[in-house]
This record gives sequence, structure tokens and C-alpha cells, in this order.
Amino acid sequence: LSADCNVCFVCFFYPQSSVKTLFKCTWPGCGKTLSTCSGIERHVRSAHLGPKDEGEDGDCSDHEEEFYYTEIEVSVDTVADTFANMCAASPPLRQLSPPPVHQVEMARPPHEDHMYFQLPPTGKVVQAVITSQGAAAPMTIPVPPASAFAWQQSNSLPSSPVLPMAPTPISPPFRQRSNSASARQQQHQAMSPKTAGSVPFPRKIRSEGKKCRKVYGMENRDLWCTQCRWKKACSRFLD
DNA sequence: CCTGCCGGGGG
DNA sequence: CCCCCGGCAGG
Ligand SMILES: [Zn+2]
Repeated sequence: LSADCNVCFVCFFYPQSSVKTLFKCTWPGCGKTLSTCSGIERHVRSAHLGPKDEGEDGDCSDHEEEFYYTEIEVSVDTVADTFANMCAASPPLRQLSPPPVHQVEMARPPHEDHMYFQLPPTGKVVQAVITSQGAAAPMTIPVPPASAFAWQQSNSLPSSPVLPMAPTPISPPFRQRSNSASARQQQHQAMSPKTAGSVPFPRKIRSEGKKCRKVYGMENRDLWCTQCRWKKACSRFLD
């Protein structure tokens, strides 16, 4: 868990110690797997590509070997199970072959809002076999001003982990509802996966995105931007 | 139900 | 101007 990577999804759950990188030869018919980069390159070069015949020109090396192997990151210890449990929180049916692949996006807390994860540039993922070229679409989100978090300290709002942390290992299925004066109503329907939005900018459907009202809540009306207080178009969180 | 906001109203 | 709210469209 390096300092500059505390938001990285993969790094959080799979600290380096628990991940092992393997290199698998992808030459048709060959499945040789080695544990070092140089090892696999040597294998590819000697076993499949011919011997390296190039002059002493220095940078004449075609890195052709790179096209015939992939990196595989394999989780080694328990962390994977922890993660797997979290993932399997909901899926009812499950009896096929064990290793679920390409599962990174999901497993977010039931309802974080303005906190998303930014995948590492390489998009390589544990337990998933992803080529060295594979790149998962990184996404960035307009993070609201940090000052926006000050309010929730002194105010009500019982649970709601809204910290820039990764999904908490404890994600109880309960939904606390204390019907009283202060505890205002707020209920969140299960957010649908919202698959594939459109392309660049599809259209201006309905102004989506939380505005002051939803962010701070009715009980903190004085924190809203003026426009929101007057029930006008929000000027703080624009679309 | 809840939210965002236009349009209209009052000081 | 500043401030509020009825009421509606879209979830
Ligand atoms: Zn606002």
C-alpha cells in the first residue's frame, strides 16, 4: 500500500506481498509459464523466435518477444478470499468454474456517491488473465470540494461511510432507519448497473448528479449554494 | 415517495 | 435587487 496509491483499487486489496507476477508464453501450443520477465523473453526468443541475430548497433533490438507472452498477476494468499466473499455477497447462483474473471468494477459499497476508484493505468488485475496490452477504461469523477465533508462531522446522518476509502470489509445488509424528528427520510434504491452510458456526450437528458440539496441534506439547508436555496439551478455542482 | 428547477410572488 | 415556494417533470 504505497503512499501515492492509496486510492488504487488493486493496490489496496492486493498489496505487493500478496501478488505474484507470472509470465506466460502465448505462442500457439506452448503454455510455458515462467516467473521472470527475462526468463520468458529468453524462452520465447530461443524456443520460438530464432536466435537473436543482430549487430552491435545498440538499439537494434526488436522487442518481438513481448508479443508472445503475457503477464499474469496471481493472488497468493487470503486477501483474495476476503475479496471474493465481498463480491459474492449477492450473486445467488454460483456453481460453475471457480475463478471469476474480469471483476473489478463491482464490489463497491452499496452507495458511495462521489467517490470512485481510479484504476491503475495498466489495468492489470489480480486473478484475471489480462494481457499486457489490456487496459481497462479509467474513469475520473468530479470530486466535490473537500470542504463539503466538514458538515457531516457535526451533523446527524448516522452511518454512511463517505470517506475516500475503499469499500469497507463490513457491509452489513441492514438498513438502519430511525424514524424520529431529526432523522429525515432518505432512501436509496439499488442503483442499477447503468451499463454503457452513451458515447462522449450523448445528450443532455436530465440534470444528473447530486446537487446541494441531496449532498448536504434538508437539515443543512444553510450549506446549500444560494441558487439551490432558492430552488433555482444549482451553481455549485454544475453538470 | 424524492429531486432539480422554472416561474411567479413578496419585501 | 434578495428571498421564498408552488408545482411540475423526471426518476
Ligand atoms: Zn447548489
